[in-house]
Amino acid sequence: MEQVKVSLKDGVEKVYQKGITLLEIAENISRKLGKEALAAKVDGVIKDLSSKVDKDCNVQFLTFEDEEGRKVFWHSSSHVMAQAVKRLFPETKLAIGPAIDEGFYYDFDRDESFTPSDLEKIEQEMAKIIAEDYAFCRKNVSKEEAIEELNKINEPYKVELVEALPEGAPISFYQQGEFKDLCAGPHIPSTGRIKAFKLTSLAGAYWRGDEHNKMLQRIYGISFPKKSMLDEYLTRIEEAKKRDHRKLGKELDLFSIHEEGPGFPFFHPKGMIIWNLLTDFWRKEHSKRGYQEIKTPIILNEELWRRSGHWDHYKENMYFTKIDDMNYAVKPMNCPGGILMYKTDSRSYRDLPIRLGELGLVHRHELSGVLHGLMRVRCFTQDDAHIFMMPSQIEDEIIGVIDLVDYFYQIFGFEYNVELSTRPENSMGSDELWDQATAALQGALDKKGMSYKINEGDGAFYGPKIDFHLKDSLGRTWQCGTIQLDFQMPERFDLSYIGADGEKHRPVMIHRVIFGSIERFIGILIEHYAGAFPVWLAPVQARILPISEKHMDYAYKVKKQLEEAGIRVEVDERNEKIGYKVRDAQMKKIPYMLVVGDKEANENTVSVRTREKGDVGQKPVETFIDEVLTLASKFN
RNA sequence: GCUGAUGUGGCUCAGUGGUAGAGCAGCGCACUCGUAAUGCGCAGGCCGCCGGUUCAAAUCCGGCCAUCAGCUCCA
Repeated sequence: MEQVKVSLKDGVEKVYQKGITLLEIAENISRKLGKEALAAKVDGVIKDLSSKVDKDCNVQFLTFEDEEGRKVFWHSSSHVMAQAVKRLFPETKLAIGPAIDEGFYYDFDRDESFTPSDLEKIEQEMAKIIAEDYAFCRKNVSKEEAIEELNKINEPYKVELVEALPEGAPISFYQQGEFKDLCAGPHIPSTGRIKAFKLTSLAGAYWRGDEHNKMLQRIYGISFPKKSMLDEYLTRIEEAKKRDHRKLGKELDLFSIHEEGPGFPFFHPKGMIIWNLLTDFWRKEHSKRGYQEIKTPIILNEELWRRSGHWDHYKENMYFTKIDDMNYAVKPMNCPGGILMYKTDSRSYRDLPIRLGELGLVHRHELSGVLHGLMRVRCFTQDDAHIFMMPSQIEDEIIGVIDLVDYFYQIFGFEYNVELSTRPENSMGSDELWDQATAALQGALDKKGMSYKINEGDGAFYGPKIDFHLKDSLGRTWQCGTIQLDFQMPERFDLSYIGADGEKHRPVMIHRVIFGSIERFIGILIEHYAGAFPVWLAPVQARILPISEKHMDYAYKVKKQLEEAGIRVEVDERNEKIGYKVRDAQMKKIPYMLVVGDKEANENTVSVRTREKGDVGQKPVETFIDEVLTLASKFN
């Protein structure tokens, strides 16, 4: 009998008989691996465990611990769901059913819509299929066979998918029990491996993600090889929901959004404290770096927006109005205003770069379905700046902005992803200038040694951009900072500067934001800190808790002392027990609770309880003030 | 925008054709209290909006508005 050499991880080599299956190898290595292995990577290609080994190779077994293993597991789970749906609703047509980052979905086409009680039935049927423990069996077919088979079982979406495949591409079917589906695989050995699962939501999704196509019904689910893992997952989701900025914004009285103005947030006094701290910090840091601040109007003549290209490329997102029969637009961006400002004087090469910052309020018409708390709104304040410079200054300026973004984000403890977005379809200018601009951004990123993802076709209509993305509590990412390099606007507005040669030259512009939108940034901050803001940002830094009504006078005396030192403080004057007041302050996530009673009043002290550590003991008022000021002054 | 779900006091939610309910928050009174909820009482609601069915609608039907989830991840 012929033998094959199999190298495993850690360089271990084993010899087996040719034709042995991967599952047999896993079982041979250990019983545990035999039970936990879901698929295996053979010379870098992921395969079913039922595949046979007929030549020397490298094998790496994949379990639920591996991302690729989880994907296989979830993909198989989606097949189980499809099988259940076909059993219960045989008229349903199947579209696609992939694994996603967390779980899986399957898109179905059925005239009637699925209801939540249908989901329960599907779950029950899935449980049966799992208990029946069917093996996933692969069968390779030719393109013609595949189309014939799919026509026979009447799956038009699958036929469309196969027809789009290139000639000679490998095509396979997988079958478990009576259910057969077109699928590249691989799959887990059998349905019984799925020990816990839950169908999580129901949503519409266009066939092939194109809104011109039919809308299908998508069912999302998640599954695990252990029941305890599902429970952990569900508690994690619950915890994440508690951090939701929309919930915390209400509870902590930071902002509100009303039916009277969908997508137009109201900032409450406590929310404005955070806002102003952020913008104070922003102003200080920008002025240190040679930025000047300007302010441009919200409404400007429509003609300006035609000239800037917004009319042609951004009209759908703009609001328009009329003044004395003349057409005006509400600004969706600050750049044209900044450009008009640039043109108010003749500029010399000695003046460049000119860095004009603006906390500009912009309005954009977003589709109603995409509005989301402070994260996606219809009016927001950009911490914008436009840098006008000579071509030779491009790289230094871009690097300066990258450094500034990094400096800001590390202060809040954010990790971020960087993306480079290239020329979109509906854009203006020559390919040559676009290539030049894209290369400049890329060059700066490479010089900084930053890793980034390329986002084809996602640039602004006037230039490519570097985007900085931050994560929300549920792991969704939001674009915050961006740096856009623009050769188009200077051209359109005929911007110039006088060079050393005495001739007119064309400057280049950078559009950039650091926070992105103050609204979105505050939303991200709320979720990042779960509402427990660091002392310097906390809207209320300390709350004084008098033991009883007798201690009210002393409480107000301490309040005055703290206020004079610049500490944001309030007194809980309700006639309640101390435990009640502590609990309330704790839930409002106030960093310091100052308990004051007879002892403190006599000794001119406060008993300090911190949000994180609890009771930390009694100390003189002055000592407490010094400690807080030291902490809070770190950033301003 | 599209698909689905949801909309009842400041907040969280119960109420499925017959006079709108609870808990928390608020206000009042009593207690004067030492580190995560003291007790009693009071007040608070065009049941998202408009229309229809009905003797009667928070409840059933239609339209609209808003909110939530998804709509990129390609068998």
